[in-house]
Amino acid sequence: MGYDYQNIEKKWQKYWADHQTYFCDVYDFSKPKYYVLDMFPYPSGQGLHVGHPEGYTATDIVARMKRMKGFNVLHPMGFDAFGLPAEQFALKTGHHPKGFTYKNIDHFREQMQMLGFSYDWSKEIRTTDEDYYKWTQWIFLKMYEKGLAEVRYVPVNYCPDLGTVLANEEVIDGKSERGGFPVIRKPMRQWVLKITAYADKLLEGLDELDWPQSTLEMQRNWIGRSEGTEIDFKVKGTNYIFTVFTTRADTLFGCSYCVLAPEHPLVEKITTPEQKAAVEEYIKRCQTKSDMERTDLNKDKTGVFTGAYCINPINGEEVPVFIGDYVLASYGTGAVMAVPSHDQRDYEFAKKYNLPIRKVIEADISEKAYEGDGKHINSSFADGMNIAEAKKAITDKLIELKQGRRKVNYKLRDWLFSRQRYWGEPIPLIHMEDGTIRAVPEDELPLTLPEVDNFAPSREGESPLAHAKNWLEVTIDGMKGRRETNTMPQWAGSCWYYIRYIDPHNLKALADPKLIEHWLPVDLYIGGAEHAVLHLLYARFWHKFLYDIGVVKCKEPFKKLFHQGMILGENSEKMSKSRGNVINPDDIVKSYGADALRFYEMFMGPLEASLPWSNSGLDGAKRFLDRVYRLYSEKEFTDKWRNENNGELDYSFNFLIKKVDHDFENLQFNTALAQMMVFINDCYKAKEIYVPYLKDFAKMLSCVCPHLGEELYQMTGEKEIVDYQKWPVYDESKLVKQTITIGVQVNGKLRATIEIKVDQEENEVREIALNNEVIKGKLAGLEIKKVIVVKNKIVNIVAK
RNA sequence: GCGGGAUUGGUGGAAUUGGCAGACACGUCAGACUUAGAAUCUGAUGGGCGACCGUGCAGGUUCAAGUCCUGUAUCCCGCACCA
Repeated sequence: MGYDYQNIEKKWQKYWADHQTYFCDVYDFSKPKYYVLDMFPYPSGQGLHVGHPEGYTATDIVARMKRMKGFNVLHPMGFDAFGLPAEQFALKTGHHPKGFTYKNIDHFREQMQMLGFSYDWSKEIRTTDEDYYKWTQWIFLKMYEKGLAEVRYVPVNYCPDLGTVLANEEVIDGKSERGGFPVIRKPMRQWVLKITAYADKLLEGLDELDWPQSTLEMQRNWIGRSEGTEIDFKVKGTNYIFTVFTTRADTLFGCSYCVLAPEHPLVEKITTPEQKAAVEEYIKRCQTKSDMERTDLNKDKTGVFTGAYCINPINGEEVPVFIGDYVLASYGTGAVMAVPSHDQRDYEFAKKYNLPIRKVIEADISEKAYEGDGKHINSSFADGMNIAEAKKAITDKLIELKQGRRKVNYKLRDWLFSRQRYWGEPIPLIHMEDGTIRAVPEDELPLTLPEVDNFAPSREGESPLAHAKNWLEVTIDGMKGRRETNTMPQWAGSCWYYIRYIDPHNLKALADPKLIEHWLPVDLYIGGAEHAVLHLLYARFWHKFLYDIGVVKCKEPFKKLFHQGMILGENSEKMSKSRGNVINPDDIVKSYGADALRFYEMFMGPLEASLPWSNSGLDGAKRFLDRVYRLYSEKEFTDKWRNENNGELDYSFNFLIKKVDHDFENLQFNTALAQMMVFINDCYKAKEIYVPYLKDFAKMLSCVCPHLGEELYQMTGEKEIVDYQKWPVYDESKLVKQTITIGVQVNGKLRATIEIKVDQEENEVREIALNNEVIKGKLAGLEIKKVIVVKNKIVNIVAK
């Protein structure tokens, strides 16, 4: 018979709710603060899956421990509630996405409460609430004021038949994933946020963060800073000039042609009449390719000659100008100088179109381009230099000629911030009749979503908001205007939610500035690695902007970040309905209890690892909790309880505290829990059990299994709840052993173990080892060369 | 191609610092209790009959290597014509 988890869990959940046990008084500055945050979920119709509680339990353990350690802990939860599924539901059923979303939120909240997380629910936020997105709009307007938001015509994947813009993932072979309609790349009017203005700050900020290496690297690569040279090429016989960006200015003497991106504005101006037809045809072909196809590395490099020539500024040589889609319009200047001898891409292109290949570094280029360092040749004043020297010399020369300059480029692109969707934050701007744009005045925020009866985008790729005629048209100071109909992308709300949690009901500001200064940054942030770039980069960007306008006082929002792994199905594959390997947390809670689920998920393995679910592993977790419960309830054991300590559990108990404290702080829950099992096993074997040890064990266990923890604590005779009790501290003196067992090796192989006193003299240890019968036997007939004694660790005898 | 990470029993995983590889669980086997089963408890459990052999593979450093170095294979994740 297992313990009655159903009643115990229900009882304590009710108690916590009735007593607001986890309410955080954010104005209480008397205690040190600790802000521990989960990435809030999108409330999907399916409810929680077993992956959610993994990260949530981890933060809950830390939150509960920190409370016992005397911190004022802010541990909030909310919902990232704008999003596509609700909109698709609306399209399908004609019902408003709001009702669907809030019903899902209620379900999610119930499930989380059923799992016993110590969230302060009075701080709950939903990004779809008007008093929340009022401030999302407010931040957007501040960015607009500072010139960080602007309208641009940018190429997007547009599907005319569906009337909407598609993400790259939604385009397959130039056709829409759904319906198979053709997709074209078309420049469309879109709002962008100039995240590139923050590229350097975003890069530098990474150095001070306690984040996973891989995530830091991903962000660095995403920002993709590279230093190089811009070089101006005049187009022969015209006044046109185009600029290329290169990181290899040293190879300029080897330039045998130039390539412009098909979208480069100069293309139509410099193309000769003879080549016009070929160029136009090529451009048309490129338009029907998606970004994915264009960037497919295995694809042949293609291009077409424009008929024009340009002049290499370093030596006056005339070289042909091509267009080719291996040059990206969106990076650098959208134009490159081609040095086939020392760049593999140019090499392939040159071979294909029979262009000259001239080497400027001494190397073999008969098979492929040489991209390494070496001595420069055929390079006039740069002959004999290495890459670094030639780069400097040639760049300096270009600067002197006023035909070049040093330049830093980034892969990071500005953030396409508008969506043609209904279920998002309206962008609070008005397009006036005279062509100007006006911001919705601050006191009119929030600009709420209008009611519409049609959630479909219009055929011109305009948002469904365009259907709301009354909302759309406004008159300001006698002038007519039309509201912006695009909405913000789903990422918007999650860019600053961690600030709102601090003061979620504030009507006058994002949050009280005093509180912002006290509570930020977030001390610990846990969530999936899938957000390593997007959310975590966007949020850092907004935070840095808010820092610049004085709203926040720290430069980075999330001090320590951790990604929990994924829970796979029992067959080690990703859980999915189609694979039939989905585990539903509701079922588990019903038949094992929330505490067993929490314990099991923490015991499975390292938090960051992706591990397969195991039903028998879950059985093991439940069995352990039953075993603990028996120790606190069955007469067989309670008869052994004592209020005087006979010392037999001293070592086990103090070691447990040390281990649990260290491992909890470092998010190594699996090993902490293993040690709890060792302690309980020791208790089972003990003749007497010292009651204060049982109280402290309940405190530690309550972090992982809060319901059972409360129950056990009460069973030791305590009247108060466990949540704010003092965290146990270990007694170092109890960890010092009198004697220890160490290994004795002969020639590096373990042959025996010996008992010694702690810190026993080296000579004595050596004698004990050499006099050991087994060792004597092993040493028979050998000459001892050397005896290595490592204090309290090992003895190694080298013999021949 | 570039970047990050992984590889340890039948399984999930342990191993602060280079110092007794396999903690803790799961599974399996045996025993106890039971009419029986379930549950529970106790014990055994890397491989090999053994000498010995064992942390993906091949080398190296060291008295000593899962741990450090060099090379290499496989897998996972991210980015990917970034000039």
